[in-house]
Amino acid sequence: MTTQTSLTIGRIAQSAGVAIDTIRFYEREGLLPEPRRRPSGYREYDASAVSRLRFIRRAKDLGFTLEEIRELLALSADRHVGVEGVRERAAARLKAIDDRIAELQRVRDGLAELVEACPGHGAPEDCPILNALAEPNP
Amino acid sequence: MTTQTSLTIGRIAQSAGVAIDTIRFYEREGLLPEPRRRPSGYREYDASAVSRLRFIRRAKDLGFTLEEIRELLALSADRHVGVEGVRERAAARLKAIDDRIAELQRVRDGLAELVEACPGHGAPEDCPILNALAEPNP
DNA sequence: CTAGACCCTTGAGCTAGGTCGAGAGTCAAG
DNA sequence: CTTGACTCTCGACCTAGCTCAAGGGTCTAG
Repeated sequence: MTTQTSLTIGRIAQSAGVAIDTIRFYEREGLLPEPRRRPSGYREYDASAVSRLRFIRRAKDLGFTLEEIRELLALSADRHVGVEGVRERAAARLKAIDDRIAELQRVRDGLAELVEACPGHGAPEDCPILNALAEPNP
Repeated sequence: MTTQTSLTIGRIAQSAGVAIDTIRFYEREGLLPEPRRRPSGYREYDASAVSRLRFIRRAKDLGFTLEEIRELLALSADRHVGVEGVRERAAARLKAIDDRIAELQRVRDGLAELVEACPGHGAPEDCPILNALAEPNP
């Protein structure tokens, strides 16, 4: 038999490394199921809530939005198309990250060129950075 | 002599490719100087306002925040330490972008590994993605 | 002169993901 | 029983960078 653990919101916040307010926020947002309550109204959790919170945190670290995480959580409970869906979402996220990196790289290179060309002194009109920012075309 | 052009907010918005509301917003935020007004209250701009708007747009594309752009604009008018300051800010921005790219790359690699390891079918317990998200350590 | 396009101000709302405060009730140790 | 830590709800606020609505005045072509 499984031991029925009973954790307060403060305890799971501590275990999962998130703020109490964040947990209540996730509950409102449907990322966490509404937990049972003590007669006093206190929320009562078991260990699975901690896993779920960690799941959310990990996914967030991977750049998923809360909306996407909601989907992942739904899929993770689906024994039929769940894994397929999860893989799809992860692949999509991966592509989004790749796109973002490519975009940043483009910006980075443009900026690096300007910084290298700039002597760091002299008249504003001779600064390639300022000139690039001010020039009329595109 | 320079021809005194007189442009309405709609015209410079058009020329610079930004929304009218955005221009008024920039004015409130101190990115654009308060223009002179017609007796009716209409704002009157000259061509330099368009340059300035383009400057802002370019800088934004390079990832500068409006706060940073305010600084750049101030520096660009400074004939003494202006160029030095601009170069410093640009270098700092470059470093921030590099850091961000490195961070994204890290996330990307982690995610790519999981996606590759995931068969895309089978039981949720066998999905490396779900397992990685749910596992108890850090 | 009039219609329609343009402009004015003030103030609110939006996104995403929380974060905080007030005011009140509850729990556990001593 | 008391005290201090914990929890409850509700609602407001935060960042950044806009974006929109309401209600009104202005400009210009015909």
